[in-house]
Amino acid sequence: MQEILFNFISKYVSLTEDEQNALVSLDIFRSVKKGTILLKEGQKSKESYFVLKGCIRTYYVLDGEEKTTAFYTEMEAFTPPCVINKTPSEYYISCVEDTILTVSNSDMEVEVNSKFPKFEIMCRVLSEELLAKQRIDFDEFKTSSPEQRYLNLLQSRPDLIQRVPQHQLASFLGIKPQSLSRLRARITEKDKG
Amino acid sequence: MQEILFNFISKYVSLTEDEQNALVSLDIFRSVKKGTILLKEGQKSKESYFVLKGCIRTYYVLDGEEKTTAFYTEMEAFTPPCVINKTPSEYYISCVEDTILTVSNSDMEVEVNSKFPKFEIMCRVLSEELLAKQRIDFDEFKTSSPEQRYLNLLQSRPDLIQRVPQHQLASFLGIKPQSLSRLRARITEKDKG
DNA sequence: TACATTACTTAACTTAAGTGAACGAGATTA
DNA sequence: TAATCTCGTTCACTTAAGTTAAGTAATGTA
Repeated sequence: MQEILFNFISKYVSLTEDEQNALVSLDIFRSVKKGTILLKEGQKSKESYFVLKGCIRTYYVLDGEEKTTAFYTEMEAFTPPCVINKTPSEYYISCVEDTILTVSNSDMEVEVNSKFPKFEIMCRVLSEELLAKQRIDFDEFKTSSPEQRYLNLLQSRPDLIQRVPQHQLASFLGIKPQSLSRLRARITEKDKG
Repeated sequence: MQEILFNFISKYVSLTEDEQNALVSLDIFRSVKKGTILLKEGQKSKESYFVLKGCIRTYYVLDGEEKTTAFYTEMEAFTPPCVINKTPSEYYISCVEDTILTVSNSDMEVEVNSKFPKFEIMCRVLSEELLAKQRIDFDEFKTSSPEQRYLNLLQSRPDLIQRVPQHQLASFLGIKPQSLSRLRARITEKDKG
């Protein structure tokens, strides 16, 4: 499992054995059961996540309804806004599947970054990349209809559609579960015709 | 004008006089006329922007139609995804108003960051903040109707509604200009009743 | 096993956005 | 000045998402 993390890191910087050992000694690997809630609304947290295997989901509860905003799967990193802004969390984070991830702490990161400037650079580059990626996702979302968004998702993350419940997918697409059902039926109908 | 930049930077790191002078000597301040196109679709670029005064806009052209994806105004920084990903630009950047901004180059940034590790840290922190902010904006967009989005914008960036043409606002909100007109009329009607 | 709960689908109806067309006000140009 | 263009608005019509309700299948629980 550690290999997955090191593979990921190697895309940004190359680590010496010392540095790798320093990382391992931080004891950041966690194995969590499906349904586990990693973070609750209103909680304060300093934790960042990196998914090695499995899937985690972020969501609000508005008027008793879950609004799913994102899924993070293999090789994806995530730091909740509340950690950056030092505010209570606006949403929940829960495990869609049994998941193996790393959990790191922002205090720990400050320390590692000052000891190894390499990590500082990696964090900057990674943040910039994620910002650009999220910008593109947002733009695509804005400029397309729910049906087009679903078709895009089918292209870009086909696995999600298999591994995630429909009603969570629907709210991730910004629509109601009934609309997703209907929209899927409409597509199937078109494919036939 | 330089003061505005230094005020912004001081929120992240404190600069010595030497460092300030180093920044000024880079000659990054630009004054551009309304309508100027800073970046065209298909172009490669290494430029990042920071708006001191005025407003710039990013947009695609899809099927001959402009799709406005973002506005950047006073004290906002922006690095196009194409700079991060080293790909040709997917969109245009143009000036909504006469604008004063800084234009920096990624080669220049690499150099400055290695000379002053302070800047490296500032870039990381800024990227993380922008990522968190954009995440919140995206989530809000996903979970609200066009009407709610307009009302949110009225709260969060009332200036935009004054300084930006309606049809650009509409596509920024993910709808057609006619729908924005109608929606505004609907709100005015509600306010009366 | 029986019962309850949750997930997904379908349907009828309501609401609002998309579409195409028309109009007037301003700005721009010949 | 007259002609043109762009912008914002309005209207009638179409399309699709929201809402409410119901039904069925799958899952979880006593």
